[in-house]
Amino acid sequence: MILSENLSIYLQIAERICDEILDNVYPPGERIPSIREYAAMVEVNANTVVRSYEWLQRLEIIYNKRGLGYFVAPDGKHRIREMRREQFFRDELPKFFSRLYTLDIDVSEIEKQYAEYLKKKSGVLELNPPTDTIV
Amino acid sequence: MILSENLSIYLQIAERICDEILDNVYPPGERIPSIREYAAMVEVNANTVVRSYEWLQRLEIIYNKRGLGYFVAPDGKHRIREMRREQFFRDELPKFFSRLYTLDIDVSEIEKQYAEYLKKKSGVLELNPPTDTIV
DNA sequence: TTATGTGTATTAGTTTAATAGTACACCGCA
DNA sequence: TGCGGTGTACTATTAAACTAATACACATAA
Repeated sequence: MILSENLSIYLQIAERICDEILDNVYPPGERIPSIREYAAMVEVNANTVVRSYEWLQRLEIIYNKRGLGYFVAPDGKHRIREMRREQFFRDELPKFFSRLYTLDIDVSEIEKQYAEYLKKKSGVLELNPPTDTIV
Repeated sequence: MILSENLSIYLQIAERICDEILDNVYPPGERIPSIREYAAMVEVNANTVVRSYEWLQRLEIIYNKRGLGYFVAPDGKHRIREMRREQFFRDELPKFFSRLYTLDIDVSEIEKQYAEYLKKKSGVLELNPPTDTIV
């Protein structure tokens, strides 16, 4: 049985950190929380966060300065976006199309609901503008 | 840390069986392979398939006849479709929209690619028509 | 220099899904 | 009746991820 890799905790944490980097919670070049800090934040063992950071370092999204901590790579945001874009078209979109087909859902319905989604989003954005447009 | 439930093997098998039921590999009212048979097919321990079948029985997609085996419920296909439809609009679509937004992908691009998807699909279907339209 | 906070490394323990193997009761059929 | 195929139940084991705790070298600042 070929089983789909289930997302382990350390990868879920890595995903979360990527989200935060995209949201400019941790801007490019700046330091992210220490392993122990982040472990406390997400209520997880430090060793688990170690794996998350090692993983993100391998992807060159963050890098390490000995004795100081981990920092967001200058092009970290770009790397994340490119990786996710690739993943989206390769993995997620085919699954999505398959769902549309077997459930017999019309694309116009999706289009319509996405318009509503954008509308709500813009409403929220007026109150909470993205931090990198404020700077 | 609130972790997303990763799909365990027995649930992946249940999903696979649902796919097969939708594809009329196991038509409504008919028998599905025995636990030991299916375990051998997917190369997995029998206990794992036991859990899959128990799960699908709880969802009233299959039912049991003592000493005989498991059978597809008369409205099994309908149940699967309804469940997946609900799951799609509740879980998958919001995630999909979020991806579209953060990756700045236009819906027209999706629409275009889906048209191609349907085109390929129809090509395949001419060679492999769905079994329930043959009957 | 010393103290404190970094990451790193190591060892041991816990948890849970999946595996392995066995035994048993029910059903249909010969 | 008995045989072979069902599901069911149970115990024990394995494997992998996560947890727990500790020790240590490096960097900064008091």
